[in-house]
Amino acid sequence: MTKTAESAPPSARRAQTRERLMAGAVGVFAERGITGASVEEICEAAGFTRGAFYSNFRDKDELVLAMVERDAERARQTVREISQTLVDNADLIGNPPGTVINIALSKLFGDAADEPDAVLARHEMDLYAIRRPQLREAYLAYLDQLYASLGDLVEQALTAIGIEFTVDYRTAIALLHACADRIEMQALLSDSPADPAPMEALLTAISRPTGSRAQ
Amino acid sequence: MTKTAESAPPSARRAQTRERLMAGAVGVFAERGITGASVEEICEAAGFTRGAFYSNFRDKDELVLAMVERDAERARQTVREISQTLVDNADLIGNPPGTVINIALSKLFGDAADEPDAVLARHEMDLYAIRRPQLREAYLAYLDQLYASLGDLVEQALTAIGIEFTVDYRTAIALLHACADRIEMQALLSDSPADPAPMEALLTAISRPTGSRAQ
DNA sequence: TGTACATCAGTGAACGCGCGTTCACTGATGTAC
DNA sequence: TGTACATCAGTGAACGCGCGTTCACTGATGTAC
Repeated sequence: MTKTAESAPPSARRAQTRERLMAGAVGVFAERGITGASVEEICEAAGFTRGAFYSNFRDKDELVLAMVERDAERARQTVREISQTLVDNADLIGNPPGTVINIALSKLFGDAADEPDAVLARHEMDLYAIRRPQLREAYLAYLDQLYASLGDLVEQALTAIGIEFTVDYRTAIALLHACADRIEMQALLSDSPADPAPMEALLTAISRPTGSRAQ
Repeated sequence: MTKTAESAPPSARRAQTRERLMAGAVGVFAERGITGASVEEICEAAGFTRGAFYSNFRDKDELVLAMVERDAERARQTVREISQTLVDNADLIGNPPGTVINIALSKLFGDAADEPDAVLARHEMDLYAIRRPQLREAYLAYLDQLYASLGDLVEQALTAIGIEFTVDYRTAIALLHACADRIEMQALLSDSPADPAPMEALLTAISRPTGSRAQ
């Protein structure tokens, strides 16, 4: 009833507890799947008792929602950083387009070899979001906004290098995302490093030097 | 101990029960996720009691393994059918490459609009397989073999139409698979029909008329 | 700087439900004569 | 074609564990004077 109860700003300690619970959840989600993960196990992984969980989240769905929002914020931040890096270091511009874009993608989505748990958990969230209306909305908004800002970023980067896509930027981003996703999965499945070949082949196929005639 | 116990051929009735349990599992996996699906619910969906389940499968993992093997067999069959269709109907050859390949892919992996449950369940199996050594092996073998026969099939089809890929066939198949997967997910997430644009853009980008000079 | 009090944040025990797993059983199917 | 028996396949009750959820509590943090 009281508005203060709804919008009370979380204390620093509280925020930290939430962070630790989310960090613990990543590992548990990776190991057991989101639907198979128990609140009990998440709390144990984070070093809390179950009461702490329910004092911070109504249920597992609310935890996942918080994780999606956290991921979205991190992605925004990463895009800003990469953008700034490009502005600051014009010397990157000597490199082939694949280099820049691969760095960007692995920064954005994490590297399967480095943190397999985070990658698995993200794929779990993809699927989980489809089933929960509230999550679905949040996830779509996140992807939409990420694609838009990535489109701008990539356009800016490629223009500087003198490369352009032969398809529109949104389609290009979608294709790159699809390819990166599948390669991650394949790397996890075969327990071997990600194969860079498909990504490079794709980039070559959908880009050309600026100003060269249409194919 | 006795070998007969191990290799007893399943009766027709038994095979049918297994089929119904697997069919029921598809819906439950889609709704609850594989790790969140209870044996109880699967049995209920299939119209059996739990005892029937344990008389047919040791546990959920064995059920999933049987489903992977069933999917693999179906995929083999589908590839044979498409192959035969191409041989029989040379008139398909007037169509753009996208048509033939889209038909093939939707036949192979199912259409998100037609049977969303099957698509969701398949993605669930992708993730589940990563965590279970025995499943992982079976799944890798399945994908490997599918890619190989698809590569052959697509090569045969495109050669007939007078089109060739600008990347090697295995990479092309991997890219097409990646793209189809991501589009399926996007369709499920946004609850709208699959967007054909990325697939067409990709096909255009990685193919050219046979004999035209390298780009 | 210290004390007394209020509020906040997480603890851990308790309750009860759902579900995995087992198993003695019953009805269905197959076989021999 | 009918009967008697054996085997097979699925039933449904029972057991017990794990976990979601609640809540009275305690220790930690903040505040007023």
